[in-house]
Amino acid sequence: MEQAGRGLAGLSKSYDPKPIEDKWYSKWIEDGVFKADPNSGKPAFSIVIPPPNVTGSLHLGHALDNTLQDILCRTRRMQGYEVLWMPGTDHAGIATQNVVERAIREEGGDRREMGREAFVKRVWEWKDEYGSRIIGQLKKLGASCDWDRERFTMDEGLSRAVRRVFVELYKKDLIYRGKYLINWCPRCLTALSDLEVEHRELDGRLYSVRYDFVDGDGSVTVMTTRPETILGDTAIAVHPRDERNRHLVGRRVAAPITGRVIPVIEDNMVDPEFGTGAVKITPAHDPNDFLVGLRHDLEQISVMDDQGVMNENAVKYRGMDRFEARAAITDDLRNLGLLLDEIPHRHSVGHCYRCNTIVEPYLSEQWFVRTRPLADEDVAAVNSGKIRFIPEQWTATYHQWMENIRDWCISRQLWWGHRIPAWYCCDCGKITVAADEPASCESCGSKRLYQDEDVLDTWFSSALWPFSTMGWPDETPELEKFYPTSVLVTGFDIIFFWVARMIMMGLEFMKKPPFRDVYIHALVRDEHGQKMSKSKGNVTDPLVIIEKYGADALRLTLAALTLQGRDIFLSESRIETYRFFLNKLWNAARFALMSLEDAEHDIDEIDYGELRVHDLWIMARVSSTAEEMTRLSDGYFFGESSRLMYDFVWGELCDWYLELSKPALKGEEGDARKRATQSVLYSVFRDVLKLLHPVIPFTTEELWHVFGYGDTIIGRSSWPVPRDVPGGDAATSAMECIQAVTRAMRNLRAEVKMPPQQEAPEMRVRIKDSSIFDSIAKNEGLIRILSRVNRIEFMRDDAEKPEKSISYITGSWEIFFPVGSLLDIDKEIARLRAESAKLSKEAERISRKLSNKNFIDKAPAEVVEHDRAALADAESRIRRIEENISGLR
RNA sequence: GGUCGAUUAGCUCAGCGGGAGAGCGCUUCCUUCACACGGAAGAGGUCACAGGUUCGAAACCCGUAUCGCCCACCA
Repeated sequence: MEQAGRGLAGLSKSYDPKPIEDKWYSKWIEDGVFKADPNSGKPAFSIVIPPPNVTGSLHLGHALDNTLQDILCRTRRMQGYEVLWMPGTDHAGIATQNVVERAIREEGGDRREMGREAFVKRVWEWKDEYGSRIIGQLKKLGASCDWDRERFTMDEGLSRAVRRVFVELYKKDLIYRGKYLINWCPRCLTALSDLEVEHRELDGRLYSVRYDFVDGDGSVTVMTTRPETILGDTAIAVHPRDERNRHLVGRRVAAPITGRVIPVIEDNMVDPEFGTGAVKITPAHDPNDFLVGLRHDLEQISVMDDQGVMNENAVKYRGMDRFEARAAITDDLRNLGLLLDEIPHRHSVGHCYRCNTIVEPYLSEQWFVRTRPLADEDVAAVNSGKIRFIPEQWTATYHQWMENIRDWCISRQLWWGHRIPAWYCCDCGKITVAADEPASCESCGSKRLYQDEDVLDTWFSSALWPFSTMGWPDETPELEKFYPTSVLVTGFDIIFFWVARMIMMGLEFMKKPPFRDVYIHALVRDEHGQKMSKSKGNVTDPLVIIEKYGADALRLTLAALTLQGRDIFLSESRIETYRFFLNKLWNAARFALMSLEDAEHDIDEIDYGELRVHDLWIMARVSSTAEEMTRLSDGYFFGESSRLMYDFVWGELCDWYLELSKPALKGEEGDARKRATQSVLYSVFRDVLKLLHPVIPFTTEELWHVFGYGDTIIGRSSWPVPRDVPGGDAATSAMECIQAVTRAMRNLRAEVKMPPQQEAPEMRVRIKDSSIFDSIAKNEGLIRILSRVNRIEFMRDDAEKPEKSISYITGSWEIFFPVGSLLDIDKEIARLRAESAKLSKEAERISRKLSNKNFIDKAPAEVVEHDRAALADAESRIRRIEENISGLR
């Protein structure tokens, strides 16, 4: 596999990722490059992977997330850090239970018939299959995780951490159990936290219903969007300071349908401006009403069962689905003359984030985390700068949520997950909470105990991920070395679900925040900006892209499109753009390798005495590019750094340097020049490959070995540091001149439609500015190569300008392209006139500016100077163009 | 109802105080010995609208409009 020395080594004419990627990934694993040593003396850099769900396969969001993490890890390794990238997967309780249930149903089975034990066994089988599929996909992408450390949120170690945390929080009274109104999914048959409910606007109806006073004297009208909950009404409420309605307080009405006699009460929750100012109170089916019910000690009457079907409290509607019941009750109210009005009404309705069923506020016994005390610490950590969000704007989003946080319902009525470590006593009924199954009830000593049937919210275990994966609650070398982690890379969609809760748990149990930086990236959308989803059918499988374009092309595309705070619209044409870049790089390397094949000398020795302006220029440019890359990398500027390399390689290295180096490499300038140029080329490519390696590890690894830069892999080489290039600055200025002159010459050639391969016989350059005469004239050879001109004549300012030429004119120099009788004089005059007119407009604008006293007084001196120079340049150009025009006539 | 973001070339987006940039697409020319997945040269924009600050605004501030995201106990 190792290439001995340099050579084309069968480098294909176009870039083909297929033979490269698997080969190098295996080699990296074999060499143990990704292994993290907690006993290392190097500074630590650590990241925990946001564990993908074991529900299915990776999507482009994962590809982005992991590409960015990989770029950071690979860069830091080259910069001398001991890097731990902790990999693993999440059991994803409700999501995984749902997909496995569906699979079982498709086979004609049923979870309940199977029983809990058999079902859980089946989910583990699923986890083994899909978990390893996901890991395989991450490897295809090139992720440099320390795979020996792979963890799963339900493996033994992490389960132990979960139980420990539960017990400790319970002992601190930060976990409690109680009967509350929670969000219930009637399809998944489980409680959900507030976050797991997605609110969506729906078109509903707002019904006005009449409630008659039991004393027969009048009525009160209330509005509702959910007439079926009338069956659970236990009060009518008005605002205490509502003049219109306060006389009603204390009277009693008969609820429609049920005839239940209920009081009119007063409560601040009521908005006196809405409708009639009176509201029906259903404590068992509405979160607000629930709180009102607690304040007024109202009866809580559930009218539905756990599947959203009307129960025994629903009298004649019993057995109807909740929406069926709504229609039936509306009809009945209408027939009874109690339905006074009915208007269309758009309102927001909660849906289950996993199955999209409309959730039901439902009264049940659940476990909760008391979040307020934990949240206060979190906010303090972010405010004090211990945790930094990047981009910063997410700090505000985070705060807003933390400040309004409510208790977190953590119990789920599922089978797949961490069973709640709480046991109930058959004798005294008390609860024993313990990390391991208790032998007896801690209250009465009874041995007759049974464990809580419920499992924990999946996010409870992922909240512990940064330290549970490192061996907590044991004190391990990993925790010592790598906690807190350096940065968390994730999408904004799980800031609340995951990031906030990790901060809570990290601060509570480790006394340190779990990460220093939180880099929040955008969402990957399709080319039209649509969110990718299975139902829209616009999901792109990263593996399909990798198969077609290669992992490096996908990685580079994602990185280049990652600009802070913007969603990524991904399309194949964009991937092609970066795939073309890889081909360009590949061919540039091919060219370099061809040119190095006969290099016999010590190629690492650069003979500075033999270097020309373009050699010094490219070396200086590599150095400043390396410096810039370090800065961009430190600041998480993924898009900017990828584009910087793209522009440097294509726009400078390939477009200019490789072209300029050709004569020397062909030996046209002598052996010493050839050797020096070979050395420069060799040195430049080494740094370019290193700088690109974090983004395109496979391609750079392959080329690294073909170039023969060392026996070890590129990931073990060191990150380029800026180098002082003697004469580099002067060379850079000279090159700017050369580039400008060259562009002008090409322009003139195109003007007369001279084919690019046809060598122009002669160009004349009249240089007005004597300070640049040398840097241009001295480099005649370079300009000739780039412009494909046989002969260039340089003239001082006082020289006669040539006849019958078309011209390109700047303030400092003029280029004449003699075309003799071929010249269409009228056309050339028209062109120059247009040019002159454009310049006049420009000159007029600047001169207006310069005649503004305020501008001269207040603008910085260099700006004024810049404009003066610009005006002088424009005026000089106009003058020369006019001279030219009169000369042509 | 509240927050945040967006509005710049046909498309996707950079630029965030000193007279507008990239990629793709488009036009013209070119298979030259690294690359046609390429090269060279072009065309194309009152920087959403209306005010303000400033010597100077695409950029900063205040509105307006449109789009998008998130949050919310909208009966």
